[in-house]
Amino acid sequence: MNLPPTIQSFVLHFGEMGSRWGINRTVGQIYALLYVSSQPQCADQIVEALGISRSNVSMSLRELQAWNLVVMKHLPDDRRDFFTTPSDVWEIFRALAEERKKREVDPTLTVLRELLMETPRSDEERFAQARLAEMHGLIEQVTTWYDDVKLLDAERLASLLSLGSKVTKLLDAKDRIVSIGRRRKESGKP
Amino acid sequence: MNLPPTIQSFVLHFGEMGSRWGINRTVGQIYALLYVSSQPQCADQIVEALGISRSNVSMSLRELQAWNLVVMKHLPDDRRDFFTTPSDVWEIFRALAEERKKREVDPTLTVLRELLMETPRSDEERFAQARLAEMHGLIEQVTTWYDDVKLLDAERLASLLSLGSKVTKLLDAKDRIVSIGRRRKESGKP
DNA sequence: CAGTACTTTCAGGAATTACTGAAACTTCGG
DNA sequence: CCGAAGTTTCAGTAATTCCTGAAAGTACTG
Repeated sequence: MNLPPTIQSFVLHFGEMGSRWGINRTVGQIYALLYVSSQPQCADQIVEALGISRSNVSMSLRELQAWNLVVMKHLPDDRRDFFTTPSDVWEIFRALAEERKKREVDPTLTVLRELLMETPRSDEERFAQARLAEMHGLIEQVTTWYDDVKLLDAERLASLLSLGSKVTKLLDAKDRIVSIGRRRKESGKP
Repeated sequence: MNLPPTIQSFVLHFGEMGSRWGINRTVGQIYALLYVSSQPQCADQIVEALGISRSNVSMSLRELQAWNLVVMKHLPDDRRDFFTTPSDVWEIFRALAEERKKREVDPTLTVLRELLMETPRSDEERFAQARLAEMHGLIEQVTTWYDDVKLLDAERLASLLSLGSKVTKLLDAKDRIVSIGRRRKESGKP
């Protein structure tokens, strides 16, 4: 590996973190390299930069494509595939969230649904099912929220984020307004 | 392993998912078992239920404790340690989010900060640093939001979630109100 | 302070996952 | 249809991670 120091540190760090992120070292390194490169890179350049085998690069690029974390580009009169990462970091964030949900959450949701269909055969199972129902409910709430929010454009997402928990102040304000309205209606009745 | 079918399926599923979640199979299985058990379990009961070695149970329970995903209990006149999961699923969710952030995000944030302090020695590095700055900015925005929101009580969190992207409607409403206010002020000036 | 009931540590073997190099495959220009 | 330039597959090996059983540790009881 022969890279400028900043880039090298970043690439190595991503490689190490890779395992914690559910991708492997090579995939992490390649991603990092593409992310900080100003020009799209082809497989051989990656081999050169990271000092890993050609086939490993090939497989890792496939995996990155499966994650939608890299974009393939073609130069005129050049048959090689060149790769970059999406330039908008929010796009990257979205892609990551989407894939992780698909791999880490959806299968569990499916299993939970299946298990909740079964008829419990003992108190033990009845208790277990109640717990599963709780978990199912939570995951569903969170994923529904996520499905909803992921459709927002970058700008709104940013303003939502920067608002943080202050959202609840808005919520409280809304609740007050609603409850005033309700009180008016109710007081008219009896 | 000799468990009622529903519980067994759930335990096995969690075991398999474990690897995708950055914990190992045994840890996943133990967690699942504790989660659906109505009574706190001691190490030997877990050994019995899952058919794994005593020492493996011991190590895995340690790991779960490090993740704050299990609670240790003691019965009167019994020296054994008994374990359960926090009963509130939101508590569990929080613990998970917190630990994952600590392991998967914070180290990267640190590295990014360090690398951004260095003086770039080439155009390549200058470009790379700009990208790192973008990534740093995004992570910081998201984690700031998270730090803010995690302080909410369960009820508010739930209402926030169920609101989903409708929050932006509130936001729009707020923007309108603010801009009306501004217009009034401004029109008073010239 | 010895005995007991329980828990933890750790070295080494088992299982899993990642990486390589050779060979097979694809595609395109001539 | 051949050869060149590039990509992918895959079997075998290397590296890592996981699990076990034996031994050591800890702490309470009488």
